[in-house]
Amino acid sequence: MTPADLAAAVLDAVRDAVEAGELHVGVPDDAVIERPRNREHGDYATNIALRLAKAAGRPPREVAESIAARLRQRQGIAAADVAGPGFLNVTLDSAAQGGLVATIAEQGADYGRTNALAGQRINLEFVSANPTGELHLAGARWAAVGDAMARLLRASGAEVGTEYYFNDAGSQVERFGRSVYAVAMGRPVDEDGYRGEYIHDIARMVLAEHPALLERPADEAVEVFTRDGIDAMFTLIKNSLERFGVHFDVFFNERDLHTSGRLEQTVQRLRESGHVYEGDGAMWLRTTDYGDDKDRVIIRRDGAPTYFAADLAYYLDKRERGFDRVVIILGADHHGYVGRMRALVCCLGEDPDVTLEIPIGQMVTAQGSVLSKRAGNVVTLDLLIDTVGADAGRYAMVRSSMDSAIDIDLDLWASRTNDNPVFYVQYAHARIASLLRNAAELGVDRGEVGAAQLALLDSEREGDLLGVLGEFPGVVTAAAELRAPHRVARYLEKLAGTYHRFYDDCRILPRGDEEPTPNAVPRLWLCEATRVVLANGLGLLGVSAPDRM
RNA sequence: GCGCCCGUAGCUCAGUGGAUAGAGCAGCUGCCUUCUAAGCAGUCGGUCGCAGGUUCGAGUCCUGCCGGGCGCACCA
Repeated sequence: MTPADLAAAVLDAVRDAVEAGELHVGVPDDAVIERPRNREHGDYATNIALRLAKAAGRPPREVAESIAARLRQRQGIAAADVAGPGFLNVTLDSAAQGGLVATIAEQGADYGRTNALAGQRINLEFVSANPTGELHLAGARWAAVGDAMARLLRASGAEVGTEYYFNDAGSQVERFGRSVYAVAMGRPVDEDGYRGEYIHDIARMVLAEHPALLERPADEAVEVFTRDGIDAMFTLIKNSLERFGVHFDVFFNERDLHTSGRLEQTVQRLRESGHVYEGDGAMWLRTTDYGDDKDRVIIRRDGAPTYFAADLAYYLDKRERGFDRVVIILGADHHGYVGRMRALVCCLGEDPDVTLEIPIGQMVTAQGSVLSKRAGNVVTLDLLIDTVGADAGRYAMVRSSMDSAIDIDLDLWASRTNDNPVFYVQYAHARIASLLRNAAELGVDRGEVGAAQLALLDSEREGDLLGVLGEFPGVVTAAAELRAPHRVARYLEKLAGTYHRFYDDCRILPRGDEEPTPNAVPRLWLCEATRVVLANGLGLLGVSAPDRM
């Protein structure tokens, strides 16, 4: 019996009580089922009576008793007791508890998948770093978090499109082109230009394609250095993301918004909205109508659209491609964008509470700085991968809440010790895989899960492990709904710890010449179920689940 | 000045209004002739920044204050 099954049973009990006239309340949509910290409080606890008491107009303990009486008659439930102010503590019988192992073994890679977000079409944009430089730590964090979030949303039944907005128009790009040109000519880069070793690489790459480029007039050469330089930069960025295991469904070019007429259409639509006015030679949008702290320029005095105009056109493009929710992961250094974007969306006549969502992530440093003493430069995604590997890099980025600023300890994440959380979790998986190999060598065949005596899994440590395994689908759903992938990482650490304690306490395979105990087969299935959940969870984070370490 | 985020054990951080606030690390004491010791057990450690408020119940929600981070362009 899974917690979800129990929740359904609790709601059935409420429904019965209502129909019998014992309770006068509406039957709620869901019941919160918790694993109590104190195991004397049973296998599971629910606060449903506390939540219904006020509406029922009766003391919580009486409400709880009504529900408990019906729960006790259900198969699989060994006890249902009212405790404290009105908690309902439930103990499962060991067969129902062990049955979870069969559920997990049968569902395999599907265990943890739900339809909690079924029907939602979500566009998820992340990273979207300018193509004027390499991806650094912030890009790494949003790549890891965004990719994990996409996997979580999909596992919860949503239809998800991931996108990287490639900002290949505007003044920063021109500045980049001039910088590459200056480097190629052996001249100093402008005060406001881009520096760094990668600019030299880009210059070499462009020159390799156009050997005679430096003999052309400066403005022609700059144009080529800009266009081809941006393309080369983008190739480097994509390669880095590939090494990190992050894939995007769409790389969207800002330039296309300009050339396709989408931008003009958007401006026209804004004009018709009645929120537009002229001032100082520019075209403004009255975003203060919707709570922005100042109005925003849409078309600059020189006739060029601002990036707001492009962002809005991009938003509309996503909506017209059928996405009913536009999610954009941004770093805290861009959080000022949120209020503006919401106001812009309002000006289009849409409700940002429904169609727009902008999770803000806090800053990330390594060794206390965004600079690397080793490289004498910003810490790039490539440096992170070279130093700690893609698995540890992704895990480090995704194990903390987005709301927390984090500092990556490169020595810790590169270490192969139990201080390193990703090794702790991966080790549990490898340990199980090794155990299952040994079982096969010893000729201990665990057979079909349906034939295993799973009710034998009734010791304390086995119960603890079953309880944690049962939490997984709820953790995935909560992580998806709350846009909080770190919950999966924390859960995996808890699961790994619970498994190691079980392993330490419960002998599984026979030693020496002994015969296998009756516990061997059910315990092997419990190990396999744990392995499946570890693999599924690591998969949601884009981290590998090794069979050997 | 205004806005967003953070403040929980010595350190790094979990904690979707519920029962006695948790984990890892660091410290101390133990466990390998036996399935991976990259592991486990025990112990030490807290006015959940401060002060009010809402609630049967607040680390969690509201208000104010203190401290830190990040923003507040006709750059993106």
